[in-house]
Amino acid sequence: MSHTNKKYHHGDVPRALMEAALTSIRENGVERLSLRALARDIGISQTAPYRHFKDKTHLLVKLAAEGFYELSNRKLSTKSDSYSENDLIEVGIAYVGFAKEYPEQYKLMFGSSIENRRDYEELMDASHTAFACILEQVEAGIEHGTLINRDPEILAKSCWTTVHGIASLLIDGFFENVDYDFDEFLRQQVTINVRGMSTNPKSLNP
Amino acid sequence: MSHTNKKYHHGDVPRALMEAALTSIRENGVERLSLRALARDIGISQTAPYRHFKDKTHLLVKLAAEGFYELSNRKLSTKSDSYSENDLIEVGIAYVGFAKEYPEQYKLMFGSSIENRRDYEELMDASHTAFACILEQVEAGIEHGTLINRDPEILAKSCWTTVHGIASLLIDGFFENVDYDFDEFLRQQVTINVRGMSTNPKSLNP
DNA sequence: TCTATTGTGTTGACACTGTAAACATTTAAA
DNA sequence: TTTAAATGTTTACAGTGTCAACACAATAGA
Repeated sequence: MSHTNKKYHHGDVPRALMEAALTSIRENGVERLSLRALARDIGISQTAPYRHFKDKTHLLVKLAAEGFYELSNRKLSTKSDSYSENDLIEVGIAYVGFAKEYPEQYKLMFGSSIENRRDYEELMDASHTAFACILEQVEAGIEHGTLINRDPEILAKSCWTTVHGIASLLIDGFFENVDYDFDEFLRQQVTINVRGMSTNPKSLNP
Repeated sequence: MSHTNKKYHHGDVPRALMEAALTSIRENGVERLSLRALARDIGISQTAPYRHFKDKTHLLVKLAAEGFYELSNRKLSTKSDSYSENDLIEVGIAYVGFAKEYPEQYKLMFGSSIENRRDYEELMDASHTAFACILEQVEAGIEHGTLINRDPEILAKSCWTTVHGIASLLIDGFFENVDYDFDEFLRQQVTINVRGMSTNPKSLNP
């Protein structure tokens, strides 16, 4: 053991790569991420990254997995002490909030820059963790009788597709130049979705 | 005018490029599309495409726009003669059907292989046309009093985010290895969404 | 302690990519 | 027919991911 926490020659190349990559992705998008440029930035040779990551995809997988955990934390942080019908709505809003704040990282997590995501176990684990946050909330809703008594998996996926749909279309520019406030729009959308799963939705005649 | 419908030297390079590109995309995805390979395939030099398309993106834009019109046609073809509550659900199912059949083309249309989509007027026109199919159906629903009397734009976007969310997650592999039938799942999801916008949704206690 | 093995780094090369510049030829317009 | 424009080609540049060969440092076993 040396007297510093620096290991090996450079320091901690994997960490340095991950951080540089995340910054680059958040600023310029996955499409523009270059392993060679990354290596240049942190001052190692262009093939050094291959000592730590099998290929570019394996680096992306690690970053995407971290993203899912970050997303999970953000959703969990909306949790209140006791059950409230609004919790599910807040989870949805938090979800889209993440996508809005880090659109390029969100694209990395869900887009197809990673091919065959099922081949990467850690990535699947991470995304399941994120999904579990929604699932929990839905199960609570069913238990309290406010959500219809269907397979929680189905209901949770309804929430997920809703927020993911909003997030994707937002990120890909389909909600630009519209004349309504996005945050209000978002709340309406999520509310419609929850209403669709409610046991006793209010009648809303004009 | 020559006696054949072949113009210029090669024939119709733009058409040939578009067709070859569409095939390539549907088979291997946008990510793997190579202008040079395309040129090789149709027997022209590697820079010939630049006489017809400013750059790779402009070719993608044309293809994406065509995709939106194809999607519109598919949705319109579900139209019945008289109004039915089910029409909206069928539109949604047709929408996802397109995405399921041509996942790679769908990714081209919605993903970020085209940067700054707002800069391409024909692309915006095309996607608005596709959106209009949903909008029409929603407006009919409001008029018949089955859908709540809100801004049709908002309700139509709710439908759109729902089906787009399902399509995206399906395409990106998040619905693989699940133990329910996808088509049934899809119908449930779309039904939940429509219920969320209905004036008088049935109470569904267990 | 000396040595062998592994981990970490480098340089150089290959096969691709998109696309710009310069030039040639075919077609259409004057 | 002469001129201009459209269409084509070759060559070249600057990137990319990644492999192979080689070099050194850190560690483990003797």
